[in-house]
Amino acid sequence: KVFEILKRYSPLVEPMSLDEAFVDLTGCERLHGPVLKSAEKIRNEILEALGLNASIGIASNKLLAKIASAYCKPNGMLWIAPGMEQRFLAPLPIQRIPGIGPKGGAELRRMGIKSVGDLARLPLELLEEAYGKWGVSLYSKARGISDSPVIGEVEDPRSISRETTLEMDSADPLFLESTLSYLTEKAAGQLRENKLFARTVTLKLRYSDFKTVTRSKTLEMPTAEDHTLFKIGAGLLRKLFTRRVRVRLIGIAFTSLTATPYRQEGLFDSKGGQCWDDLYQGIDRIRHKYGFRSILRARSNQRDAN
DNA sequence: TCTGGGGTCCTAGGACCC
DNA sequence: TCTGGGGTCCTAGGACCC
Repeated sequence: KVFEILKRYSPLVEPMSLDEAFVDLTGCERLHGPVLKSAEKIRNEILEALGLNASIGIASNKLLAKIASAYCKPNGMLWIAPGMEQRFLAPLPIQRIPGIGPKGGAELRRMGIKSVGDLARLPLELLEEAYGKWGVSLYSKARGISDSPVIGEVEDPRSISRETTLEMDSADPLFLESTLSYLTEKAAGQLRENKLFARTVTLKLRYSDFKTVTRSKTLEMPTAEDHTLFKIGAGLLRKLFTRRVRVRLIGIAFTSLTATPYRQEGLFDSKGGQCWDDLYQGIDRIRHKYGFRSILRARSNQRDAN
């Protein structure tokens, strides 16, 4: 695995996604030589061990490293030397800045801001006035400033969700409910895998005309039980599914995640919860052994008949 | 990107409490 | 009884990222 290789060069490796990571090489020169040499070695090792071409950006912070690696993608290496940051950034189109997407880019161009250099000429007050927090963040980013540290350990997720685009758009409440049941089992299983409990359930529908709507509900007590979460989700579905337009996507998301099943300030024991805990632990064990679909709620299976 | 899935963060209005 | 302002939570939607 790529991360194994990276960990040999620095204990501080922050996975960004399945195929991207930040590596903090601060103070590793003594061990592995100059940073550029290390990067070169990392690239070669990845190529030899896995046959994959990696792109590497080297810079004094995560923002610049990310821009650099995106710039030399695919299969390149770019070092932004200290002191060269502004000069490197200035000619780049604004969309090279992480956080400026199609909408934001179009808006800025409408104002005559095309390059990062253009952006860097604007005073902080003006950017904040016009764009709020986003504007403030643009002010720093245009200057290559970022103090976001490389995080070693992976933090708990802020949300867990499952969604699916249906093979055929459907207006059949039973089918939708069944699909929702399946997605709930999937997401709730992941919740328990992470030893987390959810307090807010959000249902999402996308209609065949692509209009997308969500409805959410926050519970008194966080939970990771399929049946409790599904009851909430199904209730939201009934509330939400009022248009006569067919549905093309359905999804469920859990947020306000906590590591404890009860609220911090409440000391009540969740009475009767033990047998449910046992049930779901059993289900999770079976799935671990035989696969997720080896055991499903009857509700989740009705969709196959459709 | 005529449009998949799993995430993060932000905004804005309303409810509610003090 | 009416008025005011601040803080926090909940909800809905949207931009963006990989």
